[in-house]
Amino acid sequence: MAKHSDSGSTIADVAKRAGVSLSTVSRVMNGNVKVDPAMTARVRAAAVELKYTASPLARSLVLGKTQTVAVVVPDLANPTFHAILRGLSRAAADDGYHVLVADSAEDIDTERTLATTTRRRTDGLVLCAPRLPDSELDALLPSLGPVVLINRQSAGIPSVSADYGSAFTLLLDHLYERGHRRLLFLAGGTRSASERARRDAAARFVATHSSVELTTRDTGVDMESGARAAADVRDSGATAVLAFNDLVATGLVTALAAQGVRVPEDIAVTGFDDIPFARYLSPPLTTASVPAFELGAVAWALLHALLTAQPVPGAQTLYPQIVPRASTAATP
Amino acid sequence: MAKHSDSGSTIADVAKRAGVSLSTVSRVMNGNVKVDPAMTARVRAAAVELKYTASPLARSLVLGKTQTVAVVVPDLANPTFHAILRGLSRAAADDGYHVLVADSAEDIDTERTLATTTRRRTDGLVLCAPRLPDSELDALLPSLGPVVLINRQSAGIPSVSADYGSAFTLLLDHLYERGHRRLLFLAGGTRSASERARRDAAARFVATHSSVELTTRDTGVDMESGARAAADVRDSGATAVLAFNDLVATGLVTALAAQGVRVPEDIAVTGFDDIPFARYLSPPLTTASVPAFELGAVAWALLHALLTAQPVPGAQTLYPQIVPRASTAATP
DNA sequence: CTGTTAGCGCATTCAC
DNA sequence: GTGAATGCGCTAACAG
Repeated sequence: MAKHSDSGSTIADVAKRAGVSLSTVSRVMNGNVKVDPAMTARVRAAAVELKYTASPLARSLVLGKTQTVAVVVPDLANPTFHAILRGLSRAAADDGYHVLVADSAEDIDTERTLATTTRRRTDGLVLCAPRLPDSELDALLPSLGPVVLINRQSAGIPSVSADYGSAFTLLLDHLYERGHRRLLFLAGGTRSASERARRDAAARFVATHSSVELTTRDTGVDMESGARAAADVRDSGATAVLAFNDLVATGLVTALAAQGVRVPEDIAVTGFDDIPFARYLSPPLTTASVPAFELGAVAWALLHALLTAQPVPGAQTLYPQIVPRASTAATP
Repeated sequence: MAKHSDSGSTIADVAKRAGVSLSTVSRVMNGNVKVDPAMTARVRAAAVELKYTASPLARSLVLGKTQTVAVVVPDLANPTFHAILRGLSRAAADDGYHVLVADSAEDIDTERTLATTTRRRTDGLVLCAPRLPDSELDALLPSLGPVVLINRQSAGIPSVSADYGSAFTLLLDHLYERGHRRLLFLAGGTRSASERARRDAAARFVATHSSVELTTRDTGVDMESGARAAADVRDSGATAVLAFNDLVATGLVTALAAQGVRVPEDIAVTGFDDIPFARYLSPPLTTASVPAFELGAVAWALLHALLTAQPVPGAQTLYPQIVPRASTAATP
């Protein structure tokens, strides 16, 4: 195989150029061990002249570390995952780590494969809202080595999650206080833990508020799904609808407007996540502010602790705040 | 150094387990060379029992390929880069490649460093709308090996770009046809090629339309910048404003509404990019539809061709369409 | 077809 | 302090 024309010089070149041994160059470059000042200077000079930089690959092989972590997300198209990725990426970069991203496209098989393969070429793994069933996740994770979970839990695995359940309850309270009794929940229809949390919260709310009638309908997770649900929502008789997330809410609100249904006068709408656009929607969207960027940052902190053998906290929880805006302003 | 408890078994384990030599295992695993069926079966069995998978690191070192490419973007918070990243990531995954992402945070030094370091641990590099000055880019690129550019050009480097200039002209025409003569361009103030393209197009337009008066003002690239510019815009006397992108337009339109300025009745507004939210803004935003996902996909196709020594087309150009919506509906 | 040998580029023992 | 070996895990060229 032809030599890479692009790969710079090797450590041997530098050694020869400086008239020293391989090991000396290695020592100088790593700076761990004491080396004669004169030699050090010569090696440094040679390295600069030859534009030498140690091959990350070779180092990784011998050191057993790649300085890279993998993060698997279910859907790169979702603004919330963007923010998580951004928070993670920035934090990791600050610690000198690189990030390998993989998009499972909401597919369970892909997710499983990606988790395994990306983990093998990195030092650690972050699984973001994995869609794998609990049983399989619990079985898989221990063999994956350093791994942290976002918005999902598994025994013995460090994790950071937003408390979707409590936030959903806050949204429910918010609506209730404004007099809404006929509620409609547009569920995402995903296998995510956050979806379960919302459903459970809804069930608990209904159980404790006898005057409330809440219907749940599987709708989807994106704007199109929200738009498609508009007619259904209009005819549902509900005075308030809780969309799975801001995307769904956006599609819904817009389609509703096109059909002459006014928000919030005719029907109140809440979203979830507080994506950047939520406040720019018309009307501005009442939603639960999920600290996605921070979720990513904390996930990195957890993984970094794991990688450096530092004490690692167990399951971290971040609490979304609800952000009341005009989409729920009126009372029926 | 302690052995990785997580790293599976080695090729030697499998060889011993199957009673064959190292190379035989390697051959079976790679399937290139013919191996006795009986042996093949034994090796396969052993590999399965031991859950053996070849170390990607070791393979990378000897093969000189990592099956990974790096992509450097100026800002992971920008929806357009998301779409590009998504298109790239999906396409690369289809060809069995992994993607390393790095965010330069709009910083030139970071960008330079990232390009170099990430390139060393991957087989190729995609620079997305790099902010480096032309001279430096031209000097740096050749030494980086397989690299492709998105929304930027450099001699001899394969690239794919959206034609921001022609699209901007289309937007200008659109406004002109609707009777607008006093125009305001809210520039981004970045060093990106797409910004230059817009400015040049604006200059050409003014030169060929004597009745048009166009003012340019550096504003920024995000929603906050757009919102901050609202008062200025209102007092500018312009009947139409071209925002740098949809983000700026969104911030602007919303802030304008808060100040009692109606769009498009009092002033028309155009965006750029056609991010998913553009059509959900109130009023829906007239914008130029940049095929970001496709930009990413084409970039991968280019890089893949480069990596597999196939003929590589030079500079590819994608032409944004303009999408007329309500934000420019009225005539002054 | 198969086993043996030699690296890939580097960090790290071990002797000096 | 320094240089000479050893090996990280694997593939490829080498003999048989």
